[in-house]
Amino acid sequence: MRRSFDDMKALLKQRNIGLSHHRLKVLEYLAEHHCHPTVEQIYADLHKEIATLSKTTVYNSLHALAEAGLVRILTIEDNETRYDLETETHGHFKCEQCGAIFNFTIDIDAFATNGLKHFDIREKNVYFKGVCPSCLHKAKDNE
Amino acid sequence: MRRSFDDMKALLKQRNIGLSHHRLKVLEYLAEHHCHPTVEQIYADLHKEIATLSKTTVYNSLHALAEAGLVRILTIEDNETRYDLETETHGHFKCEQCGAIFNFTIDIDAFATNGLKHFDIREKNVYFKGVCPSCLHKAKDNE
DNA sequence: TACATATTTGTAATTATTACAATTACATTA
DNA sequence: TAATGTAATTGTAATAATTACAAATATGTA
Repeated sequence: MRRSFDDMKALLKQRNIGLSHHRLKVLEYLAEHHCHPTVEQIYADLHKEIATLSKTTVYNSLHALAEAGLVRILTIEDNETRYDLETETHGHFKCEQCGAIFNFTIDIDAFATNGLKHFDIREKNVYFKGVCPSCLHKAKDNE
Repeated sequence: MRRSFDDMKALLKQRNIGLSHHRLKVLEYLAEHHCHPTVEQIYADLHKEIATLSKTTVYNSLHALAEAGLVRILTIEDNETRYDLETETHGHFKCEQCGAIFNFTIDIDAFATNGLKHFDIREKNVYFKGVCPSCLHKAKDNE
């Protein structure tokens, strides 16, 4: 369910979420940066363009967008909540060395969920941790 | 890989982790409380028994135990890291209403992980969110 | 353009976590 | 058992992320 930027705007309108300037900027930022940024990163980058942007607004915007179902809140590690556009379900892999986060495709609905028969499941998350190929190479070079 | 308390002590010794009183108490607490407690909960409960226990010690102990591979650090939501004994892989379900966390069995190794061929995967996590049966019932009663 | 409403700002408060130095307990060896 | 070196614990203070809130501003609509 990858959406165009215009589709997303229409969706926001439909859900009665205002299309304020800053809100759209945050959304646009996420659309252009698929690196799962933290609030800090989003704020730092957008602040260069929009001098009056406050961090609170970044939080507000992200929460509003998450509420509208356009943005997913990623909690992989403490002290660094990350944000991502809502797309088809995929897993996240975090490299313990360089901290980068990678997507990988995964059919989460495929696996059996014994013991959750009477639960209303609204969100599914999968995240792995380990070392990415790039860091593995570096380690090998240092031997 | 459910372990007895004695097994765990042996394991700690083997890995050169000291068996201090407080460390064991924290471990024992986790063994007896499978509710995925937060640091706050562990501290509050153990403090009743051990008046001199400090919160820092709880953090230290949990980190040492996690290092030793006996405890798993659960990050489902911000601002509430939770801890669990390391057992066979299972998923976690968090109820958005009452906040309770449930385990469910899942064969994480079963699903294909396309796109992670050259990655060194060291940890796999699955967590779902939604509403638990008990809260679903309550909602129905209020209709 | 004017109005009602929603958004943004900025500051202050809250909370979880970590850093660190001083104290205390532990295990080992004489 | 006492002495010794190492590791654990404590307590306080610092850091950092997030939230609350009231005042100022921007937004969309009539």
